[in-house]
Amino acid sequence: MPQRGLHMSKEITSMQEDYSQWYNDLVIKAGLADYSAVRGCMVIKPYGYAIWENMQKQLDSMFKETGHQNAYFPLFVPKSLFEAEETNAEGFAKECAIVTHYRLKADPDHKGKLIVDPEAKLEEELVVRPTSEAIIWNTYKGWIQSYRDLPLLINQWANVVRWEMRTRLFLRTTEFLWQEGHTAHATEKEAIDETVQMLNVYADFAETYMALPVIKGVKSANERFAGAVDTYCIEALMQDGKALQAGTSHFLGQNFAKAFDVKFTDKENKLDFVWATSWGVSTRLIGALVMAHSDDQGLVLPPKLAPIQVVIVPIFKGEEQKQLIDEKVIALMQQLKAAGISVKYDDNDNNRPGWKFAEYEMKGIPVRIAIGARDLANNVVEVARRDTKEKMSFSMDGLSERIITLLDEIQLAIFNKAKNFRDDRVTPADTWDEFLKLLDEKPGFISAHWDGTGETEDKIKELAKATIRCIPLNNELENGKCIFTGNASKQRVLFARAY
RNA sequence: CGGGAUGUAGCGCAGCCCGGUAGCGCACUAGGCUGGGGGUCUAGGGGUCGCAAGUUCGAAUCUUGUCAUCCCGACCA
Repeated sequence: MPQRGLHMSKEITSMQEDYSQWYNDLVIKAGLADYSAVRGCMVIKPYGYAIWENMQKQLDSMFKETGHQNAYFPLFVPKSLFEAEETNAEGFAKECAIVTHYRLKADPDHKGKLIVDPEAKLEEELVVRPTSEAIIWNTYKGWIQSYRDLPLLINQWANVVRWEMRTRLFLRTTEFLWQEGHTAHATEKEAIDETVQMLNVYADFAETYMALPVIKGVKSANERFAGAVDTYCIEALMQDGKALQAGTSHFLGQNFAKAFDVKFTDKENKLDFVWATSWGVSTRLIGALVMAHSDDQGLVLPPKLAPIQVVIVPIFKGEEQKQLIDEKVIALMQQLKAAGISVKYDDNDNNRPGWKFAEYEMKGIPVRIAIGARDLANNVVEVARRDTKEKMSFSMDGLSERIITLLDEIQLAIFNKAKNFRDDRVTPADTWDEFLKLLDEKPGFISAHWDGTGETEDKIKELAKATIRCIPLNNELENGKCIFTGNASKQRVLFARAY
């Protein structure tokens, strides 16, 4: 049962007052998700799911354009398969849900209650997948014999379960939705190219569609995916200055091929293990979307992902006026739909215009059009954009062209705003004191030298609660001294406090 | 798993200390006046007070247990 919610007010906690509460309020009030009866698990409501569907649609087409096909693998992984790749297994072991039984029976001591039937114990436990490398590589073994079978480029849309101690709507839930790509290649270079290619797909998606500027980089050993040789990532900055990992692409080397004995015969008839990648993004991106752009009035959605791009609100007195407006709106809607714009006409008479204005601001609909008798007389509509709250008057003639332009402008404006914010918060630090001060006073990415050891990284994490988000791909080499130990360093890395 | 809090109408809460007819706001239903930034009036409907035991003539209220959720921390996409 949700606690600590808002009073009956239709407002949300302000960002400044309590960022974390602002986020929770927003997700609930905008109708993206609900808490559920299951600890750590949420219900994704239709409006939130519609955003996910738009993300899926776009990503899926990008995956297909780069040669991937969709497939589906089982939710359960036999424990013996799960433990095959040791690093991967160890990394996920402490957050796995396990199926041990397959049957319930009536509780002899409590009428109407059920207990686990001790006689229905599984011989081998099943792990509910926290990620699917194990089951997929076990399957790939049967699919790959020759270099002619490669590359194998597969993606799956799925749910996974990670038993997190502490959860947050969209950002970290026990069960979450994602896609995971799993590819097999004949050469190391090809696999690395694939890893980078998919990182670029993610970065392009984040920036072009989510209007979310990201930094592409490589993870330090500490932060690397369990079982990977290298983890590439895109890192974004939220409005509270905390970083959020928005997607990862892993170069897995031959680790999984070796663990599952996946070999192929090359052109010279020599046997070798295949090279692997995996990459994924999750419903966490919805959390990123919310935290990156929204404000105290509600969501701000980028037009390219908004389930509804334009909402039309009629303003009328009496049925006669309403009918005149209806007629005009139907024609305008046809025009807008023909131009590929998703549009909703809210002529629900239960709520008044003011209520609707506030409601659609909460929902982050990019453009609102209001039409009243006054507008009809002048052949115009009132157009309000969500991101700036600016109101304009557009002629009804050629409306769709102007709306298309406006949606593009909004998309760009949201991106630029986020980018300016992010750029302003990538700050260099050269001393430990400066580093600590920046974390508190100007949270964001801190660019600093690091001696390259995991021990140092651990200590910094312990003392400053900041981690290395990534070593940016476009980094310039520069001699310096580690912010913490003073040891030699060849480049700066990005630190931040993160979600 | 440690710390803190909360479960009472669809939602948000009061009532509990000091046991005695279950309340308020919003939402909902019907109708009216309204309508360019969360309107208003009238009349209504809706509850095994998380669950289970106990104390008592009597429990939302006291006791014990239990389940669940939220927040903070450690862990993590």
